[in-house]
Amino acid sequence: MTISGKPRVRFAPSPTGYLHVGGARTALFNWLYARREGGVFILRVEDTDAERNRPELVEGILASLKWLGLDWDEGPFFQSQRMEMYRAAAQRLLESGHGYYCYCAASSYAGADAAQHEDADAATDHAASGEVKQKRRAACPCRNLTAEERAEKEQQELPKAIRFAAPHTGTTKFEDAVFGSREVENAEIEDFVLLRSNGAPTYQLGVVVDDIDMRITHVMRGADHLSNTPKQALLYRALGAEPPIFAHVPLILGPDRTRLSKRHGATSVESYEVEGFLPEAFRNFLVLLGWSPGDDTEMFDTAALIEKFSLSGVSRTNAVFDRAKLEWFNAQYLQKLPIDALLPYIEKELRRSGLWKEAWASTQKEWFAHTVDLLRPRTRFLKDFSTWGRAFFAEDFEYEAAAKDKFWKDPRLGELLGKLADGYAGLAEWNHDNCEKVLRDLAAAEGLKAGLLINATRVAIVGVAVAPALFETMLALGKDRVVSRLRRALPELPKA
RNA sequence: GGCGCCAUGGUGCAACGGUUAGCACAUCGCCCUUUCAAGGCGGUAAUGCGGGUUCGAUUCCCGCUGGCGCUACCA
Repeated sequence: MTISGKPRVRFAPSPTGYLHVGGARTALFNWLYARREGGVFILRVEDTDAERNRPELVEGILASLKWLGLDWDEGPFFQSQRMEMYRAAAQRLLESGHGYYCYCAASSYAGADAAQHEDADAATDHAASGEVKQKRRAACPCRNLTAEERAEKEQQELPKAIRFAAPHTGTTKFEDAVFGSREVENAEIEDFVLLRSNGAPTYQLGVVVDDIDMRITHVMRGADHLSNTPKQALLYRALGAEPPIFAHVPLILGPDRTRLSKRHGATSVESYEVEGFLPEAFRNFLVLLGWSPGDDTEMFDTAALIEKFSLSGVSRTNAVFDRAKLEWFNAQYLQKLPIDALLPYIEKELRRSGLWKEAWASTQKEWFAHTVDLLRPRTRFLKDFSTWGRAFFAEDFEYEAAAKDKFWKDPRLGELLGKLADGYAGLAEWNHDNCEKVLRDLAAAEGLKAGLLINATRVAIVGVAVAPALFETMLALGKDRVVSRLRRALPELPKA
């Protein structure tokens, strides 16, 4: 194998949809491995099926990879632009006797049903007559065409595909860094198509030709490819190359343990970005699906991840995508990320919702950072800053119905908050202790519990029942806004 | 149907022949908090079943069951 040199790995998505979380996890593992080993991470777009391809989706996939911080060293390469290479390879296989022309209509032989029934019939027949069970897969009759028969087919100008002439005996071996050394009976391998009748390569051909050409040393991909790997190992050798090391990673399943799909909710990386997840959090969550550092650590920054990642930590068990834990990670990152790293995300969110003010990036930068810091312990999504935290960044906000019901019940509140507003209006120095004193003095003078005023005031100045500590909030809002908001709330408050 | 892979609480992972089976999420309770989170403390909760091997199995082997994957001129 590759005796020396750095490992070369690749991520090869197919542009039939957005970047799927499973694909993102595979890309992440490849990227981590390359970074860990000082190798090369290559991006290749597998778009050989014109029918399903949506070229316009490529940009979205690349954007999602970038969002996750996964940068590639080579590519993106497009298989659709390398068609000649696959045809030449198929031709070589044909000439070396590893391939043959198949004239069957695409729908006749190929149907899984046909092969299945043939097998099933053979099995029962043999069982009935007590013979050894026939293992060999149904083969295409075109493999054994006589020269005359072939000439006749050519004469009819039937569309023809090129199939692989799989060996009938022996076994095929390959190495998998996750599943171990694998060996299968060649009799189980069918004569799969290499080149379609339209001249385009199938996945099996394209992937092998490209991985050889790009000198890929480790093929890391979903375990759904495990069963087809023997075919590829055979192809490598037929093409005169040694198979690379494979590393199949377990699949990500939905809560019902079936393959993750739209039925389970969001499956595209992009939707999580839109929902307000931090890429750091999403990535941290993802890496723990099917991989473990070997101990109980689970919060990793990029450097730690790169340092700790290894194929030996990859599990063989499929993992269920647990949205609740993803959210927990997001809340953790929202709280623990260095404030300077967080600010750009908040800015983006506020711009998105139309609340952004340029001053927050210049003259009021300090205020902005402080306010974000004040809000973040209670946030779970980036969106929370523009929705739940709206009153900190905008003058127009609504009073949450539940908050009013809970804290604006006392009939004395209208008069009390009016007095409070006056008290604050007359405050010479606006600081935490003074704000607190004004409120507590009023409560004492009226013989009330301070809590009544605290909770009612909170709703009046930020519109919600859940918010940062009241006097911190007042400081962040400033005297003018607190006074005006208190007065603005008076008409809404119950009167004696 | 055939072939293959997998199997620790509800979920994600630890324990790679000897632990009172550990951590995290979720969940329940308490503390903190005149809101709510965060945080702290504690509780409930797992080795799928049956055979072996061994002084001793979560761990090794076999069978079963279950789940998943492949079996396309999709990738």
